[in-house]
Parts: sequence; structure tokens; C-alpha cells
Amino acid sequence: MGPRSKSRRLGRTFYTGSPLVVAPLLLNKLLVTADGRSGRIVEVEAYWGAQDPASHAYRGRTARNATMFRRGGHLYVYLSYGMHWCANVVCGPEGEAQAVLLRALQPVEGLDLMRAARWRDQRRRDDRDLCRGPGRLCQAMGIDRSDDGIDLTRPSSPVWIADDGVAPPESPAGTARVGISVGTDLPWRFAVGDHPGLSRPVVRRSG
DNA sequence: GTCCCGATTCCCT
DNA sequence: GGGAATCGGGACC
Repeated sequence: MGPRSKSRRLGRTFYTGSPLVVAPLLLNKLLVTADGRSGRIVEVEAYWGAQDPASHAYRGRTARNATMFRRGGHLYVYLSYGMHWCANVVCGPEGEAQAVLLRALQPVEGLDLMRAARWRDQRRRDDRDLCRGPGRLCQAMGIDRSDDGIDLTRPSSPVWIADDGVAPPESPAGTARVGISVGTDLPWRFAVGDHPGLSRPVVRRSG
């Protein structure tokens, strides 16, 4: 009996909060694909629309970021460095362009599909690298731009988010976001503490 | 039209 | 720890 048998959907209201509320609540939820892949969300980052210089929406609406401006509960997918897809959970009300970047999953189901999607040569590979990093998790889950805009609240969607009863961490510490050049002082990265599948170790600022 | 660079990953050292 | 890969968006002329 796999996790999906006891999973339930998250209602639209779950996604209407701000990214700083939704991001930590997404920890320990399951990202599930229609072909049987699933992974537990262990690392996320909040992006706050027009207020956030690191956000794609900082300079307004474009064809690429249009999905960010929809109401919460949709999937925003974009291409990074010309070769990696990155998946975001849109949250907040319509027009706010708030989103949560999914940075790492703990693989749960469909690991064979994930391995096949990630690696042509399976030798010398570590399953901890399947979904460790925003580009890797999209490759493992088979997510690309064709999934941009799908409804994450529907179990019938190609990708959706399920709650299988595992609670999020009680008070995950916010730490600095990764891979950006502006807004680096904002502690908007949230992770399940000490999880081996994090894209990077959680390091709190000493100052 | 041209130019720069990115919410990254991989492989080598 | 460093550099290459790779390409679309957005700024600017």
C-alpha cells in the first residue's frame, strides 16, 4: 500500500496564503505525477512577486511568467540556464505573482522511472541525487514547460500535490535563498532540517 | 537585432 | 573549487 492510497488533495484555500506561509506548509507534502512518480517536498524557496528583486515577476508580467499571476494552486515552470526546468507552486490571490520554488524532493514512488529519466548510465549513481536540486527534480518527475499552468489541486492533473498525513516541521528556520544575486539577505528558503536530500546544507547566518 | 546573463548541473581537478 | 554547457527573456540600441 503506497502513500497515494491515503493521500488527499489540498483545497484551493491552502494556496491563497502568502508565499512565506505556504512555503513552510509545503514541506513534507507529496508531489505526485499521473504516471506513478512521487516525492516528498523537503526544500522550498519563497518568491514574492513585484516586491522581490529576485522574482521573475519583479519587472512585471511577461509571456514567460504569466502563470505566476494566476491565483494560487497552479504550477509555474520555466527554463533555467537554457537546459534545466524549474517548478514553482503559485500561491496568493490572482495578480500577486507569488510563488514557491520546489528545490528538492525525497523520492517516494516510481524510482525506476525517475532513474531512467535522470540517467542514461545507471552505474555509479546515488538515489539521493535523483531529486536533489530544482533542475534535477523536474527531470526526475518528467516536468517541463508543457506542465506550466496546470492545476495542482486536482488529483486528475498530470502533476498535483497530495497530503498523506505527514505534518510539516513545526517551525522550520528561514535561511538565505540559493542561486540568486539580489535579495540574498531575505531568509526565504525553508527545508526539512538535516535531510540528506537537500540541494545544499542548511546554514544559518552567524552574524 | 544584439548582447548579457541566469531561481543549475555535471564533470574534472 | 572551477569551468563548460546551452538558450530564451529582457534590456538596450
